[in-house]
Amino acid sequence: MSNKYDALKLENQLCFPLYVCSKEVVKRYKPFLDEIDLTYTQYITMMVMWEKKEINVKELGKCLFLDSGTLTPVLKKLEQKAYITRKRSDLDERVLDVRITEEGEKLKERALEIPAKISQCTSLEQEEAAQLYRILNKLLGSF
Amino acid sequence: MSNKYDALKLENQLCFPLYVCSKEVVKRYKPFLDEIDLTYTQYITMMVMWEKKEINVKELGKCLFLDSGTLTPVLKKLEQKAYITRKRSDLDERVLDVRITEEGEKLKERALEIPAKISQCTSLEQEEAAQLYRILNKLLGSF
DNA sequence: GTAAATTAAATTGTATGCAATGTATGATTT
DNA sequence: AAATCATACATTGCATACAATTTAATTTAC
Repeated sequence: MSNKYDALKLENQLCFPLYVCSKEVVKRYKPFLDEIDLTYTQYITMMVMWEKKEINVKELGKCLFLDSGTLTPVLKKLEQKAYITRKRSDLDERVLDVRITEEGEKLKERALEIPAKISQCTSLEQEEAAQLYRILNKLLGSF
Repeated sequence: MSNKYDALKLENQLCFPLYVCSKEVVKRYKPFLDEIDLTYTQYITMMVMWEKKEINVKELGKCLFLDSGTLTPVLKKLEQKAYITRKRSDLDERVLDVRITEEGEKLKERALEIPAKISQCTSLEQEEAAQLYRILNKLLGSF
């Protein structure tokens, strides 16, 4: 029996499983990230740094879909850990340039095994994972 | 050109778009939820309450994949707003029974239009949304 | 029948995440 | 060139999330 309230049932939501899966998968990272003393947010930040070497906060925010309110404390933490440096741009004092350090580069080696460990945790078939990847990235493009 | 560090690139992650899509979709709810003065967490909690009428914190936590550390303050807020009542079980004083109020039932009417408004926000085809729904729920089942 | 173990919530501490605001710098207008 | 506007980042306040611990109640072991 269906009724007009069905649309308000948790089981009929698309957002809810998205929200739960996101949290649960991030949680799966924790034991591996603990080994290299990073949080998930710090980890994805370092992913950008490993690729870009240098980037300012605004651009970093675009990559990660995070604003300065979230990034500022994360970057200060990573600076404390000596994985990055933070320095105002000479050309424009408003801009803060973030640069990876030698220590930060070294950390990349220790993080190398994490992606494989994580993909073992998911119960999805290759095909499904690929579909999920494709659909999520399409959705991502619309934001 | 591929190299051994490719697995550490943000664009090759499955978790990252999951994490971003979750945040962005939840953000899309905000203007609609603001109208009925609920946060997203309060909203999904009310969804369970609308369906179950009465439930204890542990069972609620299983439904929502949240623990008491998160739920306790959310439930206190919803109690303040008079949408639910919180009362220790007579049979087992450890258990806290949560029950929906008349006001909480009324709120359901005002929430009725939200799901339709949200589905208009996503850029996915029906077919893709259905696939996403299926895959996420499969993944959910593995937690 | 009591001590030990278990369970359910609450509490505490840490880390996000975001809206709104503040601050300093740079760009634009006239 | 001064006033206005815009931009980049930092700060503040609020609401999650979750791990770890605490507290109170119940169950289990012996």
